[in-house]
Amino acid sequence: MPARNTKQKEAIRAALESAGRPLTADEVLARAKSAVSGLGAATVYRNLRTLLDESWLAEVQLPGEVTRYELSGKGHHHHFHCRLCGQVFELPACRGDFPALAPKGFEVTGHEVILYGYCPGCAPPPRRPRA
Amino acid sequence: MPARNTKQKEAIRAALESAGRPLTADEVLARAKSAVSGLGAATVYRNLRTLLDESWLAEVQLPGEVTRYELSGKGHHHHFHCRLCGQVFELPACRGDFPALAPKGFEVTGHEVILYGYCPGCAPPPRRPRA
DNA sequence: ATAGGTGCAAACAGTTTGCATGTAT
DNA sequence: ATACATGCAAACTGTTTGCACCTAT
Repeated sequence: MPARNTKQKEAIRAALESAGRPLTADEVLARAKSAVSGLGAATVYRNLRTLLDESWLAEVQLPGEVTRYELSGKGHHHHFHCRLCGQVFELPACRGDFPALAPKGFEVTGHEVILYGYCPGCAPPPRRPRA
Repeated sequence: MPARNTKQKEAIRAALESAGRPLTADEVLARAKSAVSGLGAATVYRNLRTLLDESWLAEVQLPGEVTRYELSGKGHHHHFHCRLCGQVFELPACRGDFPALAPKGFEVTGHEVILYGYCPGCAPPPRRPRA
């Protein structure tokens, strides 16, 4: 009868639940460490893997970025990556006819969209020095 | 007076020019190695960096994938990633009102779109066993 | 001749895994 | 009691860097 309830796993779940946005493994480690001081990175990675397998988590992979993790069950959506603070946010909806973007001969089965810019906490961005 | 003309750099350029699609550093190494047998990975990475700095190349970063490199100067476009052979292809156009996808308070300055599916060489994909 | 380039190996970051110990059940 | 989980350290992948040697200019 697998799947035990350890304080480590509990802390990792809590970190992700309270974040409100996708977290990296390092961010999970940092947040969960304050609840379980001796927590090791391997334990975080193992639990993230387990939570993915349980479909409790979903991976958020952005170009050139380390993998982030968010709570699953949110339905089809995409992400916004703040160019200033680096945080990643969920976008609410997904519209658009993406299969139409592919040339003849390509069969489109899925798509990914990432928006870049400045999040509410960072906008407006620094202007170039006014003349 | 920097920037010499070595056979290594020449082979790396040729590999990318003849590929017709974005290549990984490993793919560049493999292709360029047939022209310059002793070629080392570090040399490939250093030249890729240089060619990026010269804007002769552009990075192609897809979620969860190693960086690929394509010739620059192609204008704004996106990519198609084949789920079967793993190759990456350029898509011709980019249409759509992406800024409209962001909630209030977010300032959108750019976007990325990746289509997934089966390329002409791989489509149609394997069907699930017919009943 | 000499600055810049190359190749090897060591160093890195992020992630995974082996193993002895710890602990929830 | 015992199977699963943890923590450390070693291994791994992709990439970068230090350094002695090589080569295009």
